[in-house]
Amino acid sequence: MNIYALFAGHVRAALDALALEGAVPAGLDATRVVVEPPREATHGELATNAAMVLAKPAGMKPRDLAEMLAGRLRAIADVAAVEVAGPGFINIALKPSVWPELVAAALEQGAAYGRAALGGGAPINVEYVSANPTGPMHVGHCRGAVVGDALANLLAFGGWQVTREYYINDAGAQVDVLARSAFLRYREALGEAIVIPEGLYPGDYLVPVGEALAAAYGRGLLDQDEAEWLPAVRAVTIDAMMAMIRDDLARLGVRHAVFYSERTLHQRAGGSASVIDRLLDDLRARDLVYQGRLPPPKGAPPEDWEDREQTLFRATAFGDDVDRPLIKSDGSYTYFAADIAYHKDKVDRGFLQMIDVWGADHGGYVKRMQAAVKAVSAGRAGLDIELCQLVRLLRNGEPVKMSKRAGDFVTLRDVVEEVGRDAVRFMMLYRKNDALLDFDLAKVIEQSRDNPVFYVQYAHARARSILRNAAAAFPDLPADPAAFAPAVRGRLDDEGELQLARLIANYPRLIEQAAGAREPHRVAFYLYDLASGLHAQWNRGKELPHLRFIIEDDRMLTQARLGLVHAVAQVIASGLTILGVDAPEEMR
RNA sequence: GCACCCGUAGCUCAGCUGGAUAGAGCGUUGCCCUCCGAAGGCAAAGGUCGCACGUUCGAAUCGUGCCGGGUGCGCCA
Repeated sequence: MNIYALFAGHVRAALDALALEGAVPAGLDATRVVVEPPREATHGELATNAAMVLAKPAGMKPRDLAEMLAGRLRAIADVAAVEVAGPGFINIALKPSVWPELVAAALEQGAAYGRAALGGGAPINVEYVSANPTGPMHVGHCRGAVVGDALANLLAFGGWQVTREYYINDAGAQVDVLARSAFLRYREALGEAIVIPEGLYPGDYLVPVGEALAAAYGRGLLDQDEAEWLPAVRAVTIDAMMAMIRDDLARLGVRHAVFYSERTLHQRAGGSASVIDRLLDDLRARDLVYQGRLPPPKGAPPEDWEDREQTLFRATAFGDDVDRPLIKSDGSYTYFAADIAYHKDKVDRGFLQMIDVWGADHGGYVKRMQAAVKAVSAGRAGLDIELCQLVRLLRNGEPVKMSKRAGDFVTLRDVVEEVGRDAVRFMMLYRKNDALLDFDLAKVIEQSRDNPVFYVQYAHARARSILRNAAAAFPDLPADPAAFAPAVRGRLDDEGELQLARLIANYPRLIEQAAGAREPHRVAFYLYDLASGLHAQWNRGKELPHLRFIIEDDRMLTQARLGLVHAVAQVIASGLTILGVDAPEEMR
């Protein structure tokens, strides 16, 4: 139960009752009415804007309407006081028992606490990473991977039925280049001295692929034409690259349920039409594809611009700026054509909600993809696109230099090995994804307050430590956190404790907001606040011994406070699980 | 030229989908360890929320126009 949603219900009920009496017009639109925690603690614990939002449609003065509503709200059992303030805010102070009650409820719900029904069980498809299968993952990929993975976790916790998906770009010219590069390594494995020409992939991660090819085919491929060996070599190489990428992802704790191959969209088995062929027929039948000319881009027209007629998708009919080409000059399909077919397939599989996580350099692609989704779903499906800005890799404030020379980049694996999975994941999520991010390899392993990863994990470890110490002082304490609920209901009254209790009570609301906005970073910031609350309360106990969590001669009070500690640990663990970060029992 | 993103304290960033006196961390200054983990905490100082109009009871938040930074702009993926 979410206290804010509960009181939004109370406000609506009060409105209905007033309408029944004829004191206010019936049928007021309450959609803009919110109940939220006020910024200022002195304004009570809940505040609603109902009177200000509804004053005009009701034809009343805001403060008059507020007074009438306040009268109704005062009658609610949990309410201690209601006052009207400012332009018409209704501030509600709750009885002190309310927050401990919510903490007790959290303990009884255990790990399910915070789980929301916002998604209503609807299927949603989250596509992320989708790095080209031409080599190992590098650092540039890792933000999208972490954001996508955490977002999928968050949506699942928020009540969606999530499918995590990776789109393998295994159809373009670059995978042929990859295959040729692997073929060279194959010849190398057979004892030839090779030189890797400009334009092929020089990375030595292809050496084992060459060896595997040599083991599988012997010298059999050497006297074949490229047209003969290429498909097989390509398939083997892509499989090897994907295995490597999956391993990289596993090290980051990033998971996918579906790996979808672009190549399958192009295949024409036995001369029949491919998925993309059929898509274009369909779009042509609806007059969404036509032959036309595009104007050259203003400002910086390409040198080799030639005005020619091409096959265009009518993207402008769905909100894009220009129509977009579907067929290249060599007659093959553009990447966009395949991508439309791919997203149509998602719609056909029942996903009316889709999220793609992309790098910011693909920003120019957003409108056309959303236009395409509208076109192929007759407007029924929606596609959200989360763009992840660049990550700047630093070490002690100095940029880590990454040579552009092919084959010489910082791999994802290197970074995870250097600073650990938790640090990478948390830091990637400790920013809005559309803001630039500095990632300092030295800072993130620092064990101090200005490293938020450490700070949050430390709070969890500290909470667990308190519980271990308590078990030493009171050996017969129950192990089950839920068993602390009755004590919590009775004995929490210190302001610092209530502050922690409010934060815990806020967790379900935070989840709904973060999931609704598709913003996993809010979870990270919330956890930082919660950690801060625990550290603060712990320190208060140093100055004022009666505020310590463990009071040796007062078993009931200790149990109440340990219940709070349990709840803090539980919520931190829950939030960290969404972020994909460990909640350690102790720091080392 | 066009599209998208960003502009909040000296620095790095939050700001709860339009609420009341704009918040953290770092840095600066001053405090707190015979005490459940000082790997922490408390406090002070620091702001024309890029600029200007507009929308309304109310704008950092929404709209328009500028200014500054980034990303991209037929056939690459």
